[in-house]
Amino acid sequence: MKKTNNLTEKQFLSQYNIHDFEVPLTTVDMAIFALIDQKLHVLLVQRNDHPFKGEWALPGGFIDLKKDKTINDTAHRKLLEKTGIHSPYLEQVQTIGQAIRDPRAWSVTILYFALIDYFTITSKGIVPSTEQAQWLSLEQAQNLSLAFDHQQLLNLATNRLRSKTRYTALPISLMPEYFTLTELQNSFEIILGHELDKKAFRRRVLDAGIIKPTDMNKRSGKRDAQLFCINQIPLDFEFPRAI
Amino acid sequence: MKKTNNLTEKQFLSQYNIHDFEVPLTTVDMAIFALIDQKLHVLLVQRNDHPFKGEWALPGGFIDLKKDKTINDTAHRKLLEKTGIHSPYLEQVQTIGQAIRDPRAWSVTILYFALIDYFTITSKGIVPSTEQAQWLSLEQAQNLSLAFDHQQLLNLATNRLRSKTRYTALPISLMPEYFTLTELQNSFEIILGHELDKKAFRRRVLDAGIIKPTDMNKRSGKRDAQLFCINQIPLDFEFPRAI
DNA sequence: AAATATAGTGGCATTGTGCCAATATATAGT
DNA sequence: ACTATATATTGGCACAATGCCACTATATTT
Repeated sequence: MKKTNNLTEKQFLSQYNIHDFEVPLTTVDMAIFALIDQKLHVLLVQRNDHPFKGEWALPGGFIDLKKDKTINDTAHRKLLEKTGIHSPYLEQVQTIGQAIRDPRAWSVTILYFALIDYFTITSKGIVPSTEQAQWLSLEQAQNLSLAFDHQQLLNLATNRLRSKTRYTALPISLMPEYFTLTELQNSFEIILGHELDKKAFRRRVLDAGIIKPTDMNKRSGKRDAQLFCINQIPLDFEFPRAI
Repeated sequence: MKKTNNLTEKQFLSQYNIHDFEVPLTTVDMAIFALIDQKLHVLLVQRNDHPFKGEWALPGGFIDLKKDKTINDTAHRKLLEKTGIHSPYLEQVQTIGQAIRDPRAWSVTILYFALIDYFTITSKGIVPSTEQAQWLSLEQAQNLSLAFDHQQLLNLATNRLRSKTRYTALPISLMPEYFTLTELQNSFEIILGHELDKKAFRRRVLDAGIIKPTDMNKRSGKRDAQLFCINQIPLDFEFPRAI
């Protein structure tokens, strides 16, 4: 290692080489959720390369130091590649760094989760890129043996989603443009894993003013239901109490 | 870049060189908080080396790939070096990664915050390591020009602390072993920046069962106050409502 | 027209917090 | 010893958001 004392900052930077130090691998991984057939699904890919070649994994990869200005750019880029979605709900969950999580080297991964409406991407006819991408139900995914520590990452993302569903309006990001209150309640119930009271749920979301009624109805079998749409939700919106 | 197809995983790993790819610098930074003289303080260091030599910064540094098994180890190691504390409250806040945040290279930092009781470390006579470390009031720190984007990091950590103080028992980690309810309430008030109702506060913390009374009193001027101590707080404890 | 399934509402109980005043107990001064 | 005072601690009701459950409304099906 070189002596770094008594240099100007300019001199220091000109002779600085990041390969003088051992650095960890740094990646971004994503848990992309959608609701399909009344079940929570997550997008997984089959790895094209070693390590864990052929095994299922969360989509992700290295930061592209040329293309990406920030790690959020990396996450958005990955999501765009896999789903064609530009502006999903995207949130950083946690960063995991361990000596042994990747057989190649000491490795750090920044975990994100995203929520999207499945039908906006099916209507676009998304082409999976090089890797084979597939939607699996959360149940299926949790019974697979995933690459690296992705099983743990998936659990972290799922827990964050469940936890925030109790005091935020997160599941709205899984809904199409127009939806009924019953459909919205269903989404909450699927994520939480238990039923909610209809009256209490409606009061909660309507009083909060996060959705607004439209003059359209949805006819589906029995009585028509009013359609609602999103009505400006501040990013940091929280209900005063959890359910 | 080498061809990686048609290799066994063993072959792949034997020829894998992480320097084949450009990777970002990865660091861990810490906002270490304590209460001193009825004010929230944060521990800052004066940088010994370029870049930003001589400027104030959050303590932190590179992951030591030899010593550290996980990034939590890195955070604990940094904290131990600066304060001598082994088991503080420690929480990962967020990871910031940007092309331009460090003049040396594309850089990622994993931000943690820690809460400690100031008097347990003063009683140990901690020796700051190589760098000059100093406790500054949050107000002082926020009026300084900090190295890198550490001003932003400090704000992120402070916001997390304030936010979680509204619905968790976090400030208990800033208290000594025994404390009065008034002292505990003071800590909450200092962090939140406004006063709380005495009755409501006591009901809240006592009903939650997170602290327990002792048979000791504290005499300080006027009427004695009962001393309390921590009573097993689950890591994920949350009050049912925020204040 | 009646049965049925789903949409939507009424109304009270429960819980946790806000608010403010009353009571209790130590010290300090006379 | 007695009183003033400051701080600790408690009482009690109002208020807001949710839980609970039964009731009404409206479409389709028979």
